[in-house]
Amino acid sequence: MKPTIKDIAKKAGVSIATVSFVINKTKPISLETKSRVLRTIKSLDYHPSKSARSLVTGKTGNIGFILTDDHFLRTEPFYTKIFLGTEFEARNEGYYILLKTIKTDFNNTDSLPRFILNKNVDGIIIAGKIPNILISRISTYNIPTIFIDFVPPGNNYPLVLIDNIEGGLLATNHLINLGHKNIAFVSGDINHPSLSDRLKGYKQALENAKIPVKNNLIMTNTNYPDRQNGFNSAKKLFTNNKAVTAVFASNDATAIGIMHYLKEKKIKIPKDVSVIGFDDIEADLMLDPSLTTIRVPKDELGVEALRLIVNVIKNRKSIYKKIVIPVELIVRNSTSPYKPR
Amino acid sequence: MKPTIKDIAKKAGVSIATVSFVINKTKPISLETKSRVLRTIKSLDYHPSKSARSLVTGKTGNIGFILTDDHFLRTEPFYTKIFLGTEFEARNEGYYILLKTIKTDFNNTDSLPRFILNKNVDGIIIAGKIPNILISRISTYNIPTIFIDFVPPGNNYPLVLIDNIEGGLLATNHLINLGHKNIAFVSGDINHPSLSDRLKGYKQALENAKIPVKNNLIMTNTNYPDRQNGFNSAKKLFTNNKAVTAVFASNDATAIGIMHYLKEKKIKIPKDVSVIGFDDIEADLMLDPSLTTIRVPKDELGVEALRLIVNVIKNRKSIYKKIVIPVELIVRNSTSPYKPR
DNA sequence: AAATTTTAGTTAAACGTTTAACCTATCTAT
DNA sequence: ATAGATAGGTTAAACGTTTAACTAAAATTT
Repeated sequence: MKPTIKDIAKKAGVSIATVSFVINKTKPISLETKSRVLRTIKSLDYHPSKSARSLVTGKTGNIGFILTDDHFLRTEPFYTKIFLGTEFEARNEGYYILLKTIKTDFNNTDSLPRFILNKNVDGIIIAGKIPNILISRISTYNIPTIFIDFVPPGNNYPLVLIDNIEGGLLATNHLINLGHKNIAFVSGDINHPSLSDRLKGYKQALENAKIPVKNNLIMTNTNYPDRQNGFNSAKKLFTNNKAVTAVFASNDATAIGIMHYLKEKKIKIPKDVSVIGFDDIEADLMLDPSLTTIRVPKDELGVEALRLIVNVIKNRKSIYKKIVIPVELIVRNSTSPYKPR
Repeated sequence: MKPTIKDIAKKAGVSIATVSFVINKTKPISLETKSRVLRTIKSLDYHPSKSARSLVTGKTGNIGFILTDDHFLRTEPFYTKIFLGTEFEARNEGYYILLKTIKTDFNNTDSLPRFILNKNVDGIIIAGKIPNILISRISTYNIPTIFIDFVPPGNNYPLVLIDNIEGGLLATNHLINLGHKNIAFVSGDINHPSLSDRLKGYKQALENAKIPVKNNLIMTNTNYPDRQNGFNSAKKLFTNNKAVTAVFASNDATAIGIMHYLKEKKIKIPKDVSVIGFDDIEADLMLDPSLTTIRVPKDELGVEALRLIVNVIKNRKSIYKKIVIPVELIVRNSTSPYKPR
């Protein structure tokens, strides 16, 4: 039989309350008693019953993690790594993570994640862009909620964000410093705040360097920023703009798509065209040349998110807070100094 | 305040036991009372407390899902899709899934997943190959356990498997039917039962067709079967065997690596060499030509696994069972009839 | 020295379910 | 007509914790 707190109490010769105080450190207990209790716990391999504890505290000890399935299933394990960061830190904080993917086109007739309906989570972490309708439906449940890599409309949730503007600056400055002037920006879904912030950084860097921003060098659309999208954008871009010598892709997947196009057209990277990405997905080891990019510490995003939600849960009154995770320029072999084509 | 079973009982004018019987269908209740109770439940938006229920039944309502992080993070969302199948079916069965990745080199000093130590799961699903040491350590906890896509040593667990031998037959027969004779087999980690079964199917198909099995056409190693591995194997294979006109790769990632190599060497696919994969990862839409492969219904594997573990949990006495999921040949554009090179 | 506070504990109620044991009225078989 | 079975309920105990309220002894303050 699984030992209970009673077994510990009896064997250690104290009341069950004392055992509880020792476990939870909720009341001062003499060193002697404490160590005796602790020893007994070890010797019987006792673990408190989560359900009994939940029942009386009203806390579930679970945290829900929501993201869209295309984010979860995309070739580059970007959000997957964020999730693992969260899961890792949850261990330290004693929480369990309940993962739920939702359809990208989630609508009013779809049912909410079970853990929300059944109130089986103390808090919710939402990663990446999700439909507004889902946000508003979740909000009616009054469960502490935070967002990762997405600023929901209204912006009254605690957030864990990537420093996208800074990243856009870093990437663009890198190309500028290499002597490039005709620098294109290629992005998928520009409605995503993260991607539009990267564009902001791009523009700002150009302005700082007194290089005019040309709209025909900015390729954006509203599709998912994957390889295919990058490929298609590159096609358009290079068909009309022969003078481009450097491309800043708003994420690595897009960059890889662009590189595929350039290779197909026998345009040398980085000799003819430099390419820089964003995310550092470390996924495609086959990639030649290796991709210069802006590293986003994905696991760190997840870790910080877990800490933040735990904080919000504890201090119930939703402390408004915004954590911005810094990024880093990683120079590899897809960028090189400007040479006229 | 969240309504409890008492609130329902009071409002419906019955005892709490009756409400419980209605919810769990554990005793016959008159249609009239039943519908009144059900209405009340709806009207108050009542959801039973999971912790209270767990406490009295001794069941947690959770199922643990364990896999290695390289399986979870690999570029092709193979196991990720299996996981989603499990998560989907869990909803229907009223379970929650607790996901835990472990290091591929998990050893004796690493601690077990928390949900095992705390006995916070009723059952465990293990997906893909995991270290033997982990299996034996888990087994001491006597928690119902099943495996997906992996046959653990001893083989006394219920299993959900892919029909790999049949798949190997299908793939190889497809190439044979196209007229190929010099058919290579390329695989990564041949210690993995799934991959070695695919090899078995390959050999059997050749034998059935009276084509001699040549060992120099069988490229296996013990590394992770990813693109890089496929690329390297292809290099070796084609450097020494100019006559090969068809390759059966033991998974799609390997096939993609092989295709990369062939492209680099300007060997036309499928004109010069046909390539067939295994898994149908549908990941790389950029792939040209599209890959002929053996489709593995990943979500179905996950769904069946969830059903199986629920079954094992209910009939405690570990019914030995083995579910083999059929596979399917998907003909696309990377294979074509044999022509002499 | 007396009064007060602090420390280290105990007791018992409460959390929200399930379920064994019990009850009563009605139906079925003899 | 009577016994037995069945349908449709109720009552109350139990599950394993946390925590408010209490107590007694020791330490500190006045």
